[in-house]
Amino acid sequence: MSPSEAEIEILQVLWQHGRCTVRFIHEQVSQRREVRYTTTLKQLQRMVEKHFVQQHKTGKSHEYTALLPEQDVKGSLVQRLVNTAFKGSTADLLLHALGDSDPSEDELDALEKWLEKKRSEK
Amino acid sequence: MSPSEAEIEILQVLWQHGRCTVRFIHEQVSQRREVRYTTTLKQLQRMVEKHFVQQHKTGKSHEYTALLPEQDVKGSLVQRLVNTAFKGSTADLLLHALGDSDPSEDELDALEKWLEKKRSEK
DNA sequence: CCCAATCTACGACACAAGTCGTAAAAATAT
DNA sequence: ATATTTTTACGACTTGTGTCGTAGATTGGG
Repeated sequence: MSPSEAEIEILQVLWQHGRCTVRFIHEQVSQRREVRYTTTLKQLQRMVEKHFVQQHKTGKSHEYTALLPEQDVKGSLVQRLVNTAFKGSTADLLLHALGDSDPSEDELDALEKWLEKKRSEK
Repeated sequence: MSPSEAEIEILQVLWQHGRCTVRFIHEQVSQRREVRYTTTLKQLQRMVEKHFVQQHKTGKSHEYTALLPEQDVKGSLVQRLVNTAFKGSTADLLLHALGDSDPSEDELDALEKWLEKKRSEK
């Protein structure tokens, strides 16, 4: 019920760009790894059956949009990881994630902003 | 090359308790979900082939120990999730992980401290 | 209009993951 | 020592994932 790794790659493109053709999605995915056009297409078709995406039959080549909400999917992915590998402790995940990361200026800003928000809620 | 979800469950037990019998591991796993004894056993046997665990043939029932280092495995799990679902941004993952959690004062402090440290490194 | 390029549909395959049953071997209890 | 329980080994099956090839439909340029 939760999208696979390859499916997430595709959803990423859809979340970022909205309605896309197979061709476009495939080009995006191809930048990450080598894969045939029909593989991407097949993936999309299976995702239609699972109601992960919606197919729009335009006159020419079909287009697709995501049906799964980005936040929910990412949230449950994180939740899943936390549960299976970190005994449910988000803090535990934190330590691991932070350990070997080299965050950008922007990322630091985002985290700081989040921190202030949480602080002010207390 | 990277352990599956069921395998990680088993590794968790091994990491936490050290050398264990199949019976013990199975009891631990059973607390999380329903599964037959032989399933756990089979899982262990396959993990021996993959060199994920080591089998100790004691006089009576066999015992197993983990060969994969906990830190490495958890690290690469996080890395993988970050890469496929968060465009490589660890901070992004954090925001999601923290998003719907209600962090404690301590967690906020830890995060703040980490932030300052990273800032000063720049 | 026709041919070439593109796109879709569909079937097929390989492999991993997860599961379980059965049978044989080993240990334990009576 | 024999019967019962436990443990092991092994094979088998199901489902999901990822992959691709081929064939037929569609489209657009000449």
